[in-house]
Amino acid sequence: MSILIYKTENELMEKAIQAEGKSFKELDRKGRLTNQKSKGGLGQIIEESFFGYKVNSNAKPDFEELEIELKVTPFKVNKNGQLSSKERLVLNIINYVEEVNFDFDNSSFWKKNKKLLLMLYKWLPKIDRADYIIYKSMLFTFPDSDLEIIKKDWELIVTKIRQGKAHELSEGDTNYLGACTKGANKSSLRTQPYSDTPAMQRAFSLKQSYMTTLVRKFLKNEELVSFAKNEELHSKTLEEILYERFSPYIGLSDEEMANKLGERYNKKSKSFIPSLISSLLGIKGTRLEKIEEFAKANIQFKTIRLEPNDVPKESMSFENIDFHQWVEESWEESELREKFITTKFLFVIFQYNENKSQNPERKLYFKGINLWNMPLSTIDNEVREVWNEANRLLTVGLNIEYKKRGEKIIESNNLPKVGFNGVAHIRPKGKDGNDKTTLPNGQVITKQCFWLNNKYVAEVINESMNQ
DNA sequence: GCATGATCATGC
DNA sequence: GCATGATCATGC
Repeated sequence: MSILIYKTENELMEKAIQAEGKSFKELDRKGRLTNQKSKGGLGQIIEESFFGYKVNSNAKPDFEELEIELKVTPFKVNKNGQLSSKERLVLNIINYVEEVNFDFDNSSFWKKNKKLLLMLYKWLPKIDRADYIIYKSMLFTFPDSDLEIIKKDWELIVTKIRQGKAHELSEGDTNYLGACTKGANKSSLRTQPYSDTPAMQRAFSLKQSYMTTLVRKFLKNEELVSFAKNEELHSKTLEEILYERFSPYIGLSDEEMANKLGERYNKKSKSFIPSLISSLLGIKGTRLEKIEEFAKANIQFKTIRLEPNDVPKESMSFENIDFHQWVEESWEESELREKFITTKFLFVIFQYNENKSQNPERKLYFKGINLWNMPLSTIDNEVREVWNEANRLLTVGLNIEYKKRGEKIIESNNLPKVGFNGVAHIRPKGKDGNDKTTLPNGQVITKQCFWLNNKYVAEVINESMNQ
């Protein structure tokens, strides 16, 4: 059903702006807040009570004549005061069988989501959702450069369906437009056209990282710096542009790279490699968090230093583990799973020319980059096994032992070790012997963190280098 | 040489 | 003071 009372964008926006400052309780005229617990509930209140049209699951935009789709979505205030989108913005469900027959201009995504009327409300912890307040209503159209990236994202998603891999689609596969799973549980399965394997239902979505940049831009006027030129994006993917920018430096030592880029050679500085990266992207001095494409696509950089035998000496560490959180979450909603699903890693790969025992002053040479996200099957198998095993031990209690080694007391535990499954393990990471944490069952242990095995990282790198 | 635990250095 | 990235040290 279309709404003819809004004949122009201006009329619609005049109305939409009237919701600013109002709570959902004030706007709800149909008692949805009290009767229903469905997650789409807040959006439905706006549709029904505020704009006065019936909730539908139409393939056309909500305001059809204006080609505008309504989206009601939350943002939050972080501990440091920065704003973030609370969630990814879930758009229309992907019909695997049909989407492969379209080109981008005729795709279900583009037909429905060309223009978005975004109504941002502020999410607060432990507050009744009836009291959430609409902060800002705005009409959003995709900037040209974003649209180029989104087109390629859409094409990648469709290509994967055409390869019979709809069930392997992961949000990290793409940059701004994702294919996120959407369904109550594993029983929300759909058929796909080029494989007999049923695939979880998925929807097109704008990544949470993409939405966060919108929130910061429109509520705080925060601007980012982009490295890709509009013209380049017509013909190349973001990945291709990145590889192109880095390739002139392959084979140089880190010192030669710094010289060529006019950067100070200071390998001890934590910002040395980040400075090289922004310089070589043509935006010298920009902090990596302020790079538009990295922020929107949630691209996180990691330096890798390979030994002469092509394996990094050390495993790759991540954040400290909050075990209280681990035991409370289900795997499906766990922060660990979410992290690997939503993060793309930019591996900046160097290699030592000699072993340290041969020459302590050995040099480091730039070998290339790899833009990588963990395959969904690895996340849901090996990473999950580590998570499961840790959670099992947290329930039954860890074996924590103390042994004397010379003057020192060494603490050890039975959390999954590097030999556990070839992908990941858990290991201590404290700043000294007193850097402890308390487990949910009261046990006290040195702070632990999640690691990707050095050999697994080596496999990932070697695969990418041989492509 | 590898596995495992310990701890350093930097930056906010 | 703490998080994060990086690396060290010991024992098998």
